Amino acid sequence: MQAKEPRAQFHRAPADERRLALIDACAATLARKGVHGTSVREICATAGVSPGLLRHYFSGIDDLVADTYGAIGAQVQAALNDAVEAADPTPEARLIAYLTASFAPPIADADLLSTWLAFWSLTRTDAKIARLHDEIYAENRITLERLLDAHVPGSDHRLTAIALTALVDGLWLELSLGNAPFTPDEATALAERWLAALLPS
Amino acid sequence: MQAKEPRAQFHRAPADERRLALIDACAATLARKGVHGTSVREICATAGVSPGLLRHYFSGIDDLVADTYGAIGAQVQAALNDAVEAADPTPEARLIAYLTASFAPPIADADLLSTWLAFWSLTRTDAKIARLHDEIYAENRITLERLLDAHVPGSDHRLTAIALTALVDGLWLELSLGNAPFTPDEATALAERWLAALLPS
DNA sequence: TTCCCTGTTATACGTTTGTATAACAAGAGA
DNA sequence: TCTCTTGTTATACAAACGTATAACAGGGAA
Repeated sequence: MQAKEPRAQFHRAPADERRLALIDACAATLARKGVHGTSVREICATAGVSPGLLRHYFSGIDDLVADTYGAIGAQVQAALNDAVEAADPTPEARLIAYLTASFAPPIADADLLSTWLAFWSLTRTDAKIARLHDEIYAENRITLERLLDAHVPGSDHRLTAIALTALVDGLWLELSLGNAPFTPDEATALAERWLAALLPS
Repeated sequence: MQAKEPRAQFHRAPADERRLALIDACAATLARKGVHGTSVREICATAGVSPGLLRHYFSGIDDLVADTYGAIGAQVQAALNDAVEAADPTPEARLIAYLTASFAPPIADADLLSTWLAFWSLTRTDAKIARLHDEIYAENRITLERLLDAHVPGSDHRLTAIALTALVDGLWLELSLGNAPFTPDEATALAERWLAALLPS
């Protein structure tokens, strides 16, 4: 004689809030469980919500993942900009702050890398993700070129920006993957040293 | 009146050959379909083999993926070593060959990156994969330090090797992801220029 | 040619996947 | 206090998942 379970209580949330909660839950699940372990049910359980609700706000799980990429990308951009604004107002200090922000929280973070890897891996199969990737990296490169130009005006910084981005990305990757054979401080020192070596005095 | 389907013909292969075929199929599936689209059935279909056979050679799909990482890692190491041996026998030429091999096939390759991303993303959840990663990167770093020491003997090249590895990895990543804002030749020129700038003349 | 080992296929099982649907109830507006 | 909208839950479904099992047949050994 099974007693009928009462229907779970729930809270009606504003649309924006619920969407954000699902996006956060998606990022957290991607980070902790990887692409393989990220399912509708897992995400909704993390968000404390029933599985069916995902499709009330997103057209499907792929749509949610793409929106999550957009949100996380914007957060990273914001964190980089914050680091620049918090630095001394000299062009050089702002430039170095931008480059080395990737070696400290919230950007140097195992969870962030895990979600980022998921997005990279979807670039091949998901056109929306691929477009977002191009947008995010283009904006990043333009910002860096602008900071370089403020420090050393007049010359073409395209290749320098590309190389610095690659260096920072590579160091960030190893640092966030864990067991890196160097410290965040050493990464910062490397970025500063390479910057000095590559710019006209 | 359904006629009974005859059992499919098959070929008995040597154990090593079958294992290798499954590993190749796993890498190809990881590359084309991503972690999400890589299943036992998909891998075995790619290998032209029935799904049950996977468990005859591997304890499960996770085991196969780990072995695939090992095999692909060894292939990359071999390709890098080939590039070094094919270069002029001067220390500088060998060093540059090692650094720039990542910007040309078979290393600069969208499929290889896709599989590599899958391995990176499994580092968090799979201890065997994490150990393989550490081994592969340690060997890579040691090789690079050795080449640096042959070119400029006597000094400590640890941080230089770390930075060059990061630069090359970052450039390789963007190049292989597609839509990179630079060419393989530009990447090569960057590596050469940075190397010159950072070593004592 | 025959035998026999075992690599291989075919099938089945329970679980988990993404999505569709209908019933319920939270909470704003009257 | 009541009504009504709709955000939310619960349930159901087919398909795909990883794995277990038994029957089949390739092909070397005798």
